[in-house]
Amino acid sequence: MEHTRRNRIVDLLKSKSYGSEVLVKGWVRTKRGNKNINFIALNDGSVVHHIQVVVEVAAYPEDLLKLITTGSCIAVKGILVESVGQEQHVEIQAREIEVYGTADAESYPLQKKGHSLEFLREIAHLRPRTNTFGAVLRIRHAMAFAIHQYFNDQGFYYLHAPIITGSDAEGAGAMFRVSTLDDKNPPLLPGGHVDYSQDFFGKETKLTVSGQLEAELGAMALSLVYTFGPTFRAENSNTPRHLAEFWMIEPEMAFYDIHDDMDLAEDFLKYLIRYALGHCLDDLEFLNKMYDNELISRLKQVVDEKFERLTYTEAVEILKASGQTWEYPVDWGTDLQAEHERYLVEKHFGRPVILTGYPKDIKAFYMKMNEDGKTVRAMDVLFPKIGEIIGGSQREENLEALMKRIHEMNIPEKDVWWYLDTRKFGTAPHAGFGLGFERLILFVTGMANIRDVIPFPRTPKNAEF
RNA sequence: UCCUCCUUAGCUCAGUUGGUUAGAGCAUCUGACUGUUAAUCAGAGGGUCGCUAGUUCAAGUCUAGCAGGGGGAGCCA
Repeated sequence: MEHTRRNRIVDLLKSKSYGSEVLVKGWVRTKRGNKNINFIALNDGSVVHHIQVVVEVAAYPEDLLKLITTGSCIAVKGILVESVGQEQHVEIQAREIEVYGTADAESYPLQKKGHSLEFLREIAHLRPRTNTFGAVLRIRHAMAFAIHQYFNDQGFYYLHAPIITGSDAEGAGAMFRVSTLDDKNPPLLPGGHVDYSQDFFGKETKLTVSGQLEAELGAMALSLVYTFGPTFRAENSNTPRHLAEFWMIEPEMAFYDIHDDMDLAEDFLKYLIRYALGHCLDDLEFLNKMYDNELISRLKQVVDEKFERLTYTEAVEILKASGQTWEYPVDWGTDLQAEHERYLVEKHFGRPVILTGYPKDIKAFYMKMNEDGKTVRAMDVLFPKIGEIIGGSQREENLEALMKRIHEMNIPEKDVWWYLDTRKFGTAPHAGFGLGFERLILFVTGMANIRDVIPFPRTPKNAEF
């Protein structure tokens, strides 16, 4: 086949250039027909829909057509024509067919019938070829792009926080060690502990659990920054909402207080969901039909409604007055459980909720204390079905107040001297938040398990592919 | 990590109070069919019942351990 530019199927399905010659390349989903005519459903990943290729059997060698099975990869040159069938507007009358790669029908695991998501996780190397994962991966891309678009439009700068870190200052969870020492015979200190001064970085290093502290350093110079990168937590979490390797977006804004922080979080989430509705409707309609009939209406509702804002203290009062029986009792000073958050979002308010003013003892050291001396300027955005999708706060910018919290919480000063320097030199009020990227994708796609919204999930006991 | 459920053909699942050769749909293969829409119709092949022990005359079925997976919870994003 001569070298010609490939037409994307997404473009051809919208085209009205009947009679023109086109070239498509993609993977066969089904082939059906009789001894005179064959129909091939071809997909190239550019859109959830397939294009129908019509083949006059007599015009091709039998051996060639035999190779075209579900999963095989082919190139087709032909004429774009108006379809006489009911299910599609256009189709391609094949003139020339080349088989790039066969797929043995006996052993190719994907069939034209649907598969369970659990089975597809076991063949994650092939699942991008399904309608479901095509849709999820296109939406995931669109959301990543929209995040950069939003922040760029708002005057933020993309700051690349390090992935390898020498400090565990945020205490966000167990960490993975990064080392080049000989694992069979590491250098030891007299006490028997491993001597990390001989390791690659001259100290013990880990994979990051958060880019926030580095983002704060950036905000103290560029005013508005955000990070967007992989994050690693070595927690033994086995739930449909946790990954050991996930992606997180962490904006950090100088001169923002907690209210500015909430305004940004709400506007940001609504922008992203609006973007999905505007750019990914084909994929959303597919997911709405196959997995979650309320997906699109729920997305539209979130875009249209104002998020409910209230304090932790008010939330505790509502929960206590609810008359519900809880597995975990509601008591001022303890963290809210999943059942409490779900009640507020799904039953009491029926819309996204932003909670603020949490007790200081259940939140991180860097959060700014309120005047009451008991609560901090934290904010959590709670979404239906997902729970906490965003966690953020106004940061403590006063050096003495921050030092007091660091001592109270036994954080080694030598690990965070650089962080403290920002409060020593030209400190400024500032705030920020973290958005779990996969949790956003869960909400936007309506998928139920976080392992199905990332190409190759890493979870306890699973690092295949 | 805790609680709970599950593991039978390539996939999704039946399988009765323990009892001969373990079934179905789809997929695959063969054939039929002049435009199909997850095509249809006919036929065929396909199983170490997750693994290991145990109870029993007899285990897919009962018991225990292990492995893998789902759901809920905790940790969190």
